[in-house]
Amino acid sequence: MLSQDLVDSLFPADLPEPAHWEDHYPPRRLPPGAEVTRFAPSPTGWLHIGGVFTASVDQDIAHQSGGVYLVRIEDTDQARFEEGAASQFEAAFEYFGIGPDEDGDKGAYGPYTQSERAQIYLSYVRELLRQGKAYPCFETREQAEQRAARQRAAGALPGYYGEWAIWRDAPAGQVAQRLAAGDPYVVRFRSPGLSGRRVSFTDEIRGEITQDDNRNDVVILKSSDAELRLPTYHLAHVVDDHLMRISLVIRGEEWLSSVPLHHQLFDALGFPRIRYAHLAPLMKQDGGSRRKLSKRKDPEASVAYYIEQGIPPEAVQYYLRGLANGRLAEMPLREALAAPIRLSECGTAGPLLDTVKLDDISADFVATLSGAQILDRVLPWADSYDPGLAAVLRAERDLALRALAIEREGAPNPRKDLRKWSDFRPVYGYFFPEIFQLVTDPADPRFGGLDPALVRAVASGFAAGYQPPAPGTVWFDQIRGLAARLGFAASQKEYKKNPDAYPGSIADASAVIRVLLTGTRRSPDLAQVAGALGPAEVLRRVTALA
RNA sequence: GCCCCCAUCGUCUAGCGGCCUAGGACACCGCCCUUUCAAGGCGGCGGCACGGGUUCGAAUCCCGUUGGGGGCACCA
Repeated sequence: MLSQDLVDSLFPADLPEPAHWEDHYPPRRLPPGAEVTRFAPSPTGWLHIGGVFTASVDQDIAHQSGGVYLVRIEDTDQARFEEGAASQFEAAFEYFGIGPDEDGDKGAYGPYTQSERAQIYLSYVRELLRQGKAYPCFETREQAEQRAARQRAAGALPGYYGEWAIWRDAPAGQVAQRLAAGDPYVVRFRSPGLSGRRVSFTDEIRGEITQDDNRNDVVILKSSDAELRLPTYHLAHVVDDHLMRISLVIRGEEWLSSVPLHHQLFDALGFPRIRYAHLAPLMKQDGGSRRKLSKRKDPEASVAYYIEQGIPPEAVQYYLRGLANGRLAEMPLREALAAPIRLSECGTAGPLLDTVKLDDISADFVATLSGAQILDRVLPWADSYDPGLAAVLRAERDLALRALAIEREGAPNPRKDLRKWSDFRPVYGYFFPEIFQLVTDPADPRFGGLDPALVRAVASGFAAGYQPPAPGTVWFDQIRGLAARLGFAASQKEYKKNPDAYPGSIADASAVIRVLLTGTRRSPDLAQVAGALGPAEVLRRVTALA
């Protein structure tokens, strides 16, 4: 064991003792049963959608129990840090309504960024060193790789343990000598784990779990040759979650096998153990098998996908909550957003993220909004992602509302033609003269191969006697009459019975007007479209044929 | 290699020993409505991974097999 003097000489003389931090971060005064949860993302670019999932569960569990939900930024890996990640986190939290109760700006348990807590970890590392529960290790990265290679070759368990842990019980003199020489070192935890021993704990989602005890002397403090000495995840997790007085750690399943190690660390530091809930990861179908959704490979893994396309956060939240608790997927959206998530009901398998299902949910949600509400959401989205559209919508607000009202306001089955705000331009763009492209070629393929002369006849005939929609009249009758005069079949059925007798059916005739007015063969009720456009614009479009 | 977790239609799931001839939602297909879409209505396709037990009775409990996922970093 190293002498206290030697250990202390490795740290700043004014480094506080653990007791200082204990006093500084007192136990929280919360009602019984209140859970304190945290979401702890790493700042490596946009948030992962799985992070929204986890954060939502964290927030829900904390709030439904009258507790606190906080966000802690885990930036102990300086190499993976990405500039701007913090503001991207904030944008994502705001978008999805998962802003923390405590974070960098508010809360008595900060700082909430690990790189700013370096001193705290050091206090505890020094303490472990003093007690001989940790030790300096001079194994270089190259040596570690060689060790791993030899372990593979020998079929041994990878890791730093037993005969492989050459610095675990190195003579104090040898350690002192290397230290004096200024050789870089890491600090490893002296694991008390015994070979063959099994340990159990209760996971709040999965129940009783039994596994091999940890025997690996993991690194807890990174190399002394870095400017800022930071801990690894394992030590930071244990120190932070204890000092922040977290009661329930909700994290990804990938941590499940680290629990024995974490428990050893809690014990070694004299902290009470914390309860855990390990969430199944969101998956992605990849060929024949499935894998974790990856920000690298899958665009839908990043929250940027949802924000940039303008997928309503309510829809995403509803979908994610349904994935967490099937019970919530059976409820109507608004009810499900207010209902509690129960950890005991969380699935353990790892669901596939289904963007088609999400689209369906989203279309259903948008269909519950009024035209004005939709416009109020499309506008801010367009300000960021389609400024041209935003300008048009601001200039033509009334037109936009008229367009959105079609088959929506007061309709028993509102149109479900918008899944996300980026759908607005392709679906509603033609209403706006600034966006609409006149159709001028009578042989345009959109007319469906109809004889150009007939196309012209439909257009001119329609324009000649055009009557705007008016109460008490059936607007479509003017197309019906015109089509009959030009020899079109009065119905699809009639046309199908005798296709050679007609140039087409009423559907083909109306398609001419539809294409001229909207540029597409798919649009809502033509009379209402014409009403929204106004007679002048209708005539401008219908008479545009060259 | 070792350890852990998981397993119901293509997908998300309900089911926690008899209410199961396995229910719902999405997707897909068909029909209806219809001037085209978007919807909506009606119907269809489609599943308990496999093998052993336990039990009067198993999707449900136990064991094994297979398959999938995760971990064994100075990444989190």
